[in-house]
Amino acid sequence: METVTDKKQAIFDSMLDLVREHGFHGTPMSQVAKQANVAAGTIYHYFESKDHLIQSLYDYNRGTLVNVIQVILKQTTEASYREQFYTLWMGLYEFYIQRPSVLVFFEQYHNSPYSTGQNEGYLRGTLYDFFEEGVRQHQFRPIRTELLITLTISSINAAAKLTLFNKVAIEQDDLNQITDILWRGVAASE
Amino acid sequence: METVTDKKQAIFDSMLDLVREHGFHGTPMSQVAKQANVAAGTIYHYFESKDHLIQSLYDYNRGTLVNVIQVILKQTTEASYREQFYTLWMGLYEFYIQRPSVLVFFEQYHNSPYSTGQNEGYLRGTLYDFFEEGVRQHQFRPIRTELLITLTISSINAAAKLTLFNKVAIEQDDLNQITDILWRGVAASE
Amino acid sequence: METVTDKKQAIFDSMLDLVREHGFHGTPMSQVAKQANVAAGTIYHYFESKDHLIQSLYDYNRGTLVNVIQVILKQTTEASYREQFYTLWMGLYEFYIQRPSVLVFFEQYHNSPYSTGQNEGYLRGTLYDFFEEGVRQHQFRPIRTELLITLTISSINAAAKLTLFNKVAIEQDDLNQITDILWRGVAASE
Amino acid sequence: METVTDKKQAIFDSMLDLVREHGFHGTPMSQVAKQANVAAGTIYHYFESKDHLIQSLYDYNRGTLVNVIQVILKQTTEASYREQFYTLWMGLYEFYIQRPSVLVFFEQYHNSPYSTGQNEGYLRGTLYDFFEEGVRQHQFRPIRTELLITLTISSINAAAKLTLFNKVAIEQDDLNQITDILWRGVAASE
DNA sequence: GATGAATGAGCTTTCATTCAT
DNA sequence: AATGAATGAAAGCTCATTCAT
Repeated sequence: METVTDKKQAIFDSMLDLVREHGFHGTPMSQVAKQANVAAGTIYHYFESKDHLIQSLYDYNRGTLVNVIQVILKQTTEASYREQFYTLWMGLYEFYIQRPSVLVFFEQYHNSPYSTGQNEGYLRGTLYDFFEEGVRQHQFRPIRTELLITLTISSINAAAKLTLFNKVAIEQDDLNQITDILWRGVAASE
Repeated sequence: METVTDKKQAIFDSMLDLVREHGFHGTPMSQVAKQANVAAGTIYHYFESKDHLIQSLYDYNRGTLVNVIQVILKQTTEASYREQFYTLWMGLYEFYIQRPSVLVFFEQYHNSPYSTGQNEGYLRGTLYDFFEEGVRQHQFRPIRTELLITLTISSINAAAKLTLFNKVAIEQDDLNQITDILWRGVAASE
Repeated sequence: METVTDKKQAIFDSMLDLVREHGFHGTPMSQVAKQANVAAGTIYHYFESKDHLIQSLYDYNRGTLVNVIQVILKQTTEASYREQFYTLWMGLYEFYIQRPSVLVFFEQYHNSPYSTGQNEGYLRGTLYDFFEEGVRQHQFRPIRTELLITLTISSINAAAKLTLFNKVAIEQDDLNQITDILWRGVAASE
Repeated sequence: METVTDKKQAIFDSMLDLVREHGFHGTPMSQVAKQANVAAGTIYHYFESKDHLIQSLYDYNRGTLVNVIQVILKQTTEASYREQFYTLWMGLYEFYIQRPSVLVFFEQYHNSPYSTGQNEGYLRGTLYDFFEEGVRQHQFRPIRTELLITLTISSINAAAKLTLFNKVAIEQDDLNQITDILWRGVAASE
């Protein structure tokens, strides 16, 4: 079982890495195999097809991300909404900064025919309660929950991409500015 | 020359349409040719390769979008910054709503190895002056121009995708809420 | 159109020849292409898939065979039933002797999962009237038409295989013996 | 040894069953193993290769069939040649009707490159004496023994296939008609 | 003996691109 | 300029076979 997990992980890692550089279709299974140090056929013991591998890899990483969110929300139950929002935003941002391949993979997946029209909705389930409750408690202005989620997620992704892939150097101050902008925009005025 | 332009346009239209449904790599040149009512070989009179076709199509549509921005900015020179910002946001949003294929194409392009690390920066040149001038005039809070641009663009794209591809029904009220959030976030408090 | 027909024919010939020697699954498309002097991809301009190629090849040769039968029946309308039966049997036998590859191909096809349970029935339509009319005219004993057809066809195939593939040398006398056996068996006694 | 025999038999059964439905090449060893409830590697303890397995399976079933023939011939030594011929024909027909998988397997084997040009000859040794003796005793007309065997075997196979795989309903009467036809054809006239 | 994960050669098929017409 | 048949490299995938356990 150790071995199985190891191979599967190696295949995941290889795929993620290669997709980052060459995209889904620029990444042949033969290369995935080579970089994972397994035979081409071996991949098909663990995944039905290339599509299934991509889908599995997506599910796996989305799971990790969802987990990060839940941990953050649990750890900050006592904090103010301002604090929770800020920690959440920065936590997700950090998640991507640590895992540029995952960010690229997600973006590519969400904008490909693989993704069945869910897009940013992939985190909706996890974030819905947080924002809805915040609105009910008059911490956030009365804005549709979907919009709050979408704006939050898209700003995180955009900031992470800016940091990772553009020549623009992003400092902690810049991140604070962004969260500040969002908070001013969504917070209920006292 | 008329004919040339017509064929080129037909190829553009065909490619754009097919990419929307099947993605770059799910769209063979033979299909592009068929839907454009030209022979496969004809495409290669107008474009060096598939990659060049994609690049040309991208440049073409980015040009259109840049043009839209410039027109809006010119038409609203007299208006308040609040008004200009709102009109700009809504204009770009409308641009995508009218052209879902372009939105899909852009997103796919920006998140593929075709795009050489520019991402949302593709509109930077056009929007830079507007935001920078706004900051100088104390209409916007002193925020880095890059961040203002990124937040604006990413919110527009996210809203358009939400409208077009998710089951969520977006009303004018929702759009107003979004621009309102952003404006509150970035506007200099009086 | 000449060219098209030529290529298609070359592919047919190549496939037929190779199947004779190596069977359906011992015949890779790459070899079919090589022996037909075309590129591998070219085959797929003419046939959707290997399966479709095999099906087309079958239909084509069955058509030829059906044609042979119809010509024989037409040419012998004036002859006695004994004569017709003899000429038919010998004509089909000759057909296979001249085309061993077709015989092998047919037998392989009929006994493979390609064939949808029709087997010898592939000539039923063409021979039905002949035998049925013969029974009605009391030339044949009152035997079910299906049985007459099946016995006739299977004896022809068996004789042809014996001639072509076994060490046994088959002379014209032997063939006369076989048709004689069958005729005695099925002819109405006077 | 019990166990070995059991596994070998399970592999035989599995192969026979799967070949019936999917043919030699549509039957991967992994499936044979699964349906036989053994590991893939286990098959290779009992058989050198897939080809050897097929060959063994063929030999095994041919042995069974030869045995059936010998039993019938022994049990009918006292009966008339008419009776013996009829019992033999019907016995073999029944053999296949009870074992459709064996019929399919035989037909596929005989018409594949596995079979080294023996075809219907696989029963020649067993039937040769019966027919030769019959000719010498003037029970059969003076026909080459090979032809008698071939006609007999091919008619049995054709009838069995007609019964098993075509929509035609075959009754005992039809079988009697077939044997009657053959007997009339081959029997020495009194 | 038995297992089944792992292998990798070899298959079918696709598709960007070319070029004779 | 325009065609589209032809190309062939390269892709995804299968499966007979092996071998460490």
